[in-house]
Amino acid sequence: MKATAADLWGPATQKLGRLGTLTADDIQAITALPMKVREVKAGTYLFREGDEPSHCCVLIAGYANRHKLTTDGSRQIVSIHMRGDIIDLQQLLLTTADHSVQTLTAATLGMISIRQMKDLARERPSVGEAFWRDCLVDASTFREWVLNVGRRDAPARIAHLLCEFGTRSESAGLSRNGKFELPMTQEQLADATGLTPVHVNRTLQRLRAQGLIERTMRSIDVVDWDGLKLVAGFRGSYLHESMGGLRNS
Amino acid sequence: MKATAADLWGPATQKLGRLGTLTADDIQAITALPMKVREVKAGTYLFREGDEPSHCCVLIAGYANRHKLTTDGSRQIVSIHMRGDIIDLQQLLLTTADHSVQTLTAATLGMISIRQMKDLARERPSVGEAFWRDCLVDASTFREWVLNVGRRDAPARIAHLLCEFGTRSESAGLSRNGKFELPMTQEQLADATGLTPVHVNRTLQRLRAQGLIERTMRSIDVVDWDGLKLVAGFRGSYLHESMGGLRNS
DNA sequence: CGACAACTTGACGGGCGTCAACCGGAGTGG
DNA sequence: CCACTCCGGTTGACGCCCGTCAAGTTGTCG
Repeated sequence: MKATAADLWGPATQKLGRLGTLTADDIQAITALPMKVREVKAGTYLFREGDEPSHCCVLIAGYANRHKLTTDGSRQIVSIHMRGDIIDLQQLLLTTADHSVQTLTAATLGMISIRQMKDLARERPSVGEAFWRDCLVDASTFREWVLNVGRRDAPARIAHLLCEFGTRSESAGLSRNGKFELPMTQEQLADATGLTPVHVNRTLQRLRAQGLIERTMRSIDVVDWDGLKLVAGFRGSYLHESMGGLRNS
Repeated sequence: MKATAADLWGPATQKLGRLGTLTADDIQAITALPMKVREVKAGTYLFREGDEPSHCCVLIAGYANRHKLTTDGSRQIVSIHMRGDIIDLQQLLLTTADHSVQTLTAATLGMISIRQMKDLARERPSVGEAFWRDCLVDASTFREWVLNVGRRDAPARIAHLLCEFGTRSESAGLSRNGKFELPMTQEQLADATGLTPVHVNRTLQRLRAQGLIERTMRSIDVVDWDGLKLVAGFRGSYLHESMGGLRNS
């Protein structure tokens, strides 16, 4: 049985819907957009800093990250994405990409023409606002990441990353009782937290020794969710997930 | 002689115009929005994390910063704002503020009803897009800040902050031959770079000793702009200032 | 079973934080 | 006009968190 457009769009429209008020017609209009499905391997670049992409991607399955490089070549991951995320909605209005996007795992992507997304956003203001809002939540997350790498020590940084990832996995329906995939190497965790792989290794061990997490290769089992939040100083409001955090009318 | 609405809006509409295609009518419509002008002292909070502001602010004169706090009370500044910036456009779509905004200097603010801004954005798609685009440039800047605090050492972090500030001051017409105001204490510089005041002090001295900058109280004189950019690893493209970096149609 | 990537561990060093004292200018009040 | 205060800047001593380097070990996939 072949997946329908609605199936493929499901997680994404669900997420957009959570963020605001989309009518059935709006969702219908979104899923009607021509989409080319593409399967890619882990480590594939969707685009790189300096590119001018003509399509944006719905992440249908798998994980991806956005990152930037310093002039002397060290890498900083600035966000991690999972099923249902529309990556680089911002390219609707900014031509040149200021960062790169790369898959962390094998992934299924839905490629949609930026022009058509943009036309739709203009045609249906409520869809445009949903897109805009999605960008705003991204921006809020970047702010939290500035705080994370700027002002928290290594255990708190990693714990915070795990809390965010767990919370978002939960919302995306990718988590079961505190257990979720974390398909990142320790080197990638290091690039996401502004640390080194060696120190990430030691810090993860410490978190495990404290009875906060269990790690079985690429998946994380949060044993003590409250304890982890405490170490992280995690308050999830910056994710703007609940309706209470959103302006609806 | 009293300043007209167009005068007060000048720097802001200029900036929005740089970012896209606004017609004279659009600008007319923006400046026609009812605006309450307010003079405030340095250190005034425009709103705090958790607030649900009903107005957003055009910064007509002066400087401000956005910041977040960790649960144990340390502060991270996530952006700095100057004349012409519309602060917290994002509150058009996100009700609850996820950070605080505080003035760095005495400032003149134009307060505009969020509801009216939002109605205007819906009425005039090109205005809505200009607002959206402005938010996207903010987001791009946050990404660069994640990189800055995550992957650069102290001299590079501070140099980068200076490069960004200088570039934006220039665009806002606040700079004259490499010299611009930097109305921040060393403690605030520390909060913006994820360092401590003591280390900021030493690092500034080092940059001065290298002949890159001169500092006279609250203003910075960049002596060797290229040298500073080199230390910072600064490439300004993330600011999306030139039309080349923008999608126009 | 071999090759390669990812993870692990130890030793060592340095950049930056911490603590604490002191300086200097601006505002304030007597 | 000068003492007082306060805030911001400056300097030194010291220590720790985290980076660096390098050598294993484990896991994975042909």
